[in-house]
Amino acid sequence: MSKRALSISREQSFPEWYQAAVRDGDMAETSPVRGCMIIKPWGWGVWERIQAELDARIKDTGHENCYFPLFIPMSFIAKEAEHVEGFAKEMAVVTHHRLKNEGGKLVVDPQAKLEEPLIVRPTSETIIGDAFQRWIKSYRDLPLLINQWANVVRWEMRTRLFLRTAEFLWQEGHTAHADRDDAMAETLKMLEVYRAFAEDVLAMPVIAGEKPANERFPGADNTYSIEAMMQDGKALQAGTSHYLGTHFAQAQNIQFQNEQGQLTYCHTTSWGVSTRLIGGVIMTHGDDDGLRIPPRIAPHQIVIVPMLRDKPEDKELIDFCAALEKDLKAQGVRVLVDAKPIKSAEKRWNWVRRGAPVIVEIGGRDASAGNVTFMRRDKLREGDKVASHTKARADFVAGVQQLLDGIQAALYAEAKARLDGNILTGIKTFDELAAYFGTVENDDEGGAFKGWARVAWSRPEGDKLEAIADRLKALKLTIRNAPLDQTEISGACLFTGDTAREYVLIGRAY
RNA sequence: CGGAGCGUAGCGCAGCCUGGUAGCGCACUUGCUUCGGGAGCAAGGGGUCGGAGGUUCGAAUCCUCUCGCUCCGACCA
Repeated sequence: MSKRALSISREQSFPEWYQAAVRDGDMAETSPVRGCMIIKPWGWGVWERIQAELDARIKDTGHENCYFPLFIPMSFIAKEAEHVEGFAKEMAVVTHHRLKNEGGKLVVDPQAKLEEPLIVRPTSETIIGDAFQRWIKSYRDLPLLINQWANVVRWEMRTRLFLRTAEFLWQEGHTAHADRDDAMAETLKMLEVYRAFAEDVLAMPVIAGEKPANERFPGADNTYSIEAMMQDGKALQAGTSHYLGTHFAQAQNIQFQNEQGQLTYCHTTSWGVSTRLIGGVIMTHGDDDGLRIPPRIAPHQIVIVPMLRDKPEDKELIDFCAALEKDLKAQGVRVLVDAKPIKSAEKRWNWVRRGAPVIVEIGGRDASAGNVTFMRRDKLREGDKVASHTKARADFVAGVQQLLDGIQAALYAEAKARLDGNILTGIKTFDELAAYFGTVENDDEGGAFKGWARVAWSRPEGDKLEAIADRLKALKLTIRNAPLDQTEISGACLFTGDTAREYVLIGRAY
């Protein structure tokens, strides 16, 4: 058995493996503030790549970036009834604006109480809606397409790095439209942007679909999501897009005069993805040697480790590496030469854990022969041995883009096979569903990988749906979404026995 | 907020039952050796044993309270 770069395997305990992967991969750590995280340079670099790639796509679809305040007057949140109810339990509230020194102790100055408490934004529908209400007067102002990159706070009970933190970073798009069709088209367009982004950039295959009524965003008419399958078979909601109808428009008086001069409520949408995506990337691609970052979001796509020996020959090595770095950069590749005075073997394994897509190791013989020795992080081992490849320098440089594309594609293919191969179809009754998923007492104790089930249902709402959700909850299951991509359906609803209307995906979730 | 478990060096842990004021592995520092690869030897540095009280001549160890973390549940991107 060869040694693995992480001290715990996915098999042993997936949650513990996740924590080790995040920590040893230098992505993030917990902070002195409960539930918040410190994102370290390597993790931040990944987020910057995600931002850059997604921001370009958001702008390509006609949206403009802007920035709204972190603080929202409490009365704003109260305007949309469902919205308040959905978020009330997890809001951070600012009530004072001054401290004072009392007998050497710093205390909140009761004199400095705010007239109206401020909420630290959990999302920005209300404060952006307030601006929309002033900005929109005419049908000529529509559609209004806005996006912002921001941090938000939701005071969560239980937190996990990247997956659920009290403060997280995201982008939130907010748009206003003249009618339902236009707003719905926007909602679905952005869902598609997310799907393509997740698959093309994160190499994370997802299923785009509509959330059942009980999983809707507070205040939305329709909520859509992209759902990704993690390596433990659980679903991760990786992005959401909401059609908000006229709920917020009515609550906040977002109206325009149409071509006939009539005052009309706007139809609004909102959509977002967060730093949770990074957790998704980790749980999609990570292995027992740590992270495997897809080349398109890797801060350094290629890390060059010179095998320094603290001798005069080192200079030749460093020169060779610098020249290689220059050539690779000319190919548009993000390269780092790691010449830190640390043992080469140590550096190699650090980059393995961080998941740099390609790790190049240059020794004296490589330098004089003009060769490049490298490892692909996606296919690190062959059997028990680390798979090291050697190429002539010129060939390596010429083929580098192809190499990176190949890694990106291989990571996607691996995850795609897992997703496609683990959606069970053909389940017709609730008993079969229960038998398949079983009552796993303890998910983390090697609960067998189950993936998801695709079942037919009649799309009930209200009490009927609540009852179904409760039955599923007993099995720790939730309805993830109804895929947009529906095949022809026949037969009966698994839950009600009524005529089925569509397929939904069911699984355990993060 | 309920249930379970855990807080001892950066990480992983032992010691606790049967009190006598800390230890192991990895990591870190220095030196020598080694050198196509997760090296060896030697010498070092680092801990108010989560915190506060209490019992005791003496507490990591026993008692009480408290804070935090992890997992499960409720909630959620």
